[in-house]
Amino acid sequence: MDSLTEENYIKSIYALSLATGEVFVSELAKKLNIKQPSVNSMMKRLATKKVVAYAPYKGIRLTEKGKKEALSIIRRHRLAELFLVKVMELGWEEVHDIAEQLEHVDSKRFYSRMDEMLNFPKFDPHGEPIPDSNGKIYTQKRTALSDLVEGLTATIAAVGEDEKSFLDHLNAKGLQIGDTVTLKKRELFDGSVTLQHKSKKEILLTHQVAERIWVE
Amino acid sequence: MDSLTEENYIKSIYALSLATGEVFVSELAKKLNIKQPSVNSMMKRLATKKVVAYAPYKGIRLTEKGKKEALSIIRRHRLAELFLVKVMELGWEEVHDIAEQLEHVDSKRFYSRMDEMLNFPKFDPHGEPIPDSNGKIYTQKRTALSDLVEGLTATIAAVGEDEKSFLDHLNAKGLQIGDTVTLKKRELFDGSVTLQHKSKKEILLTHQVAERIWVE
DNA sequence: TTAAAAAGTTAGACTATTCTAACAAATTAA
DNA sequence: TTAATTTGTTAGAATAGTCTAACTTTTTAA
Repeated sequence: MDSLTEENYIKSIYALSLATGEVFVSELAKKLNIKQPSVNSMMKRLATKKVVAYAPYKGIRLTEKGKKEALSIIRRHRLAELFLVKVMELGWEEVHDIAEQLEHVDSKRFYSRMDEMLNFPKFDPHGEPIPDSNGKIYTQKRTALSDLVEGLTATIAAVGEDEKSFLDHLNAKGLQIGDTVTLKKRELFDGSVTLQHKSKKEILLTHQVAERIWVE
Repeated sequence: MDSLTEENYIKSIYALSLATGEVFVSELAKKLNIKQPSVNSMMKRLATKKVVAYAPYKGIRLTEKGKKEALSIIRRHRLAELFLVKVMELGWEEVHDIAEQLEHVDSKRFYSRMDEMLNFPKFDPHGEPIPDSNGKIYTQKRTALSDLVEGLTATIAAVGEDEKSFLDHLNAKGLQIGDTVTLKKRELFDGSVTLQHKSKKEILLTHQVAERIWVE
């Protein structure tokens, strides 16, 4: 069994390694808000536990065992987020911090009940895939709001960003998951889009924001 | 803020002190499965934090601050248990261990939503009162199954025992919260009772068991 | 291609939590 | 009321996780 701290390291290593496969001590230290020597000694520990492959001055890689554990933690996090939004009706911008704690709860039953209650979901409220209990991930094609054809109407399905400031921004604009919007106009100049919202209001989003919103 | 460990100490001190008001190092050590010197040094720590009043060779008492914290933890635990049973439909015998973990989640919103969803309950599935967010406890008169008049029918409302072995025992007997039973016979000799269960089966319970089941 | 910058490592220290061994105080029982 | 038992305390050590200070390697850039 891993400690809560170890789980957080594993999760971060997985997240950082998605792109490159290898993670550096400095990256991990920054992500976890921890100094490099602390990361260094934790890597030695995780290496003896066969969770990471680690050679001095080389990068950090999760072993198969480590990946499995990472996927299990991510599954718990994303199930928890979806549960908090769908069942407990909390705002999508406030569930991240709670899920961060719930993901460490040690109880298969707790998570399998969530899974059942949510009807075995494949994606969390941010549009991220939820690994199944074997660690398998289903991927899908997602359309960003910034790619929607002018004049078309779509439903906001998820957002691709966990940052509170981003979620607060959407809230302030009056956008919610499930809202139906029509793309009135896309500016060629800067890629910003004007939406017609169900509330009758027109909403202007920059490209930077629109590309992080997924629609169906 | 208290650490998870400190919260567990505070909760146990509160539980043990309910009867006598004072708790001894040895009791606490046994309850927490920890050696006496460890308890001793934690008491010193909690004393500097003004959570307990502690004088060497005297007992341990929670301060007002400590009581407040204990009630807050107990509230979270009991809300979580009720939530797990009522909303997530987990068995009453399996929720204790999960609630033990959920009680440490730091999020007012999480608990206030549970409270709302459960319609501001006053008692948990074991019949224990749930303190409100100010730490206030509502008490009620409870009738034990062992005190029910022969021939009367009642509904199982709660049980006064958290032990897994006890809850497993009831499960094995086929008894669930909400079941309606009729007291057919009480043996004067040993106080054991024979019940007529809705399932048509007759169930025999010892006095020791029947006095820990509350009915309405 | 060498010198500055960035990244990584070691050594040593600190806090939280726990333990064992040894001793001290309080309680109980003969 | 003293001796045995129970309870409580101190001292010292261990582990997990983190830090700062002081290097060492690698990388980057002049």
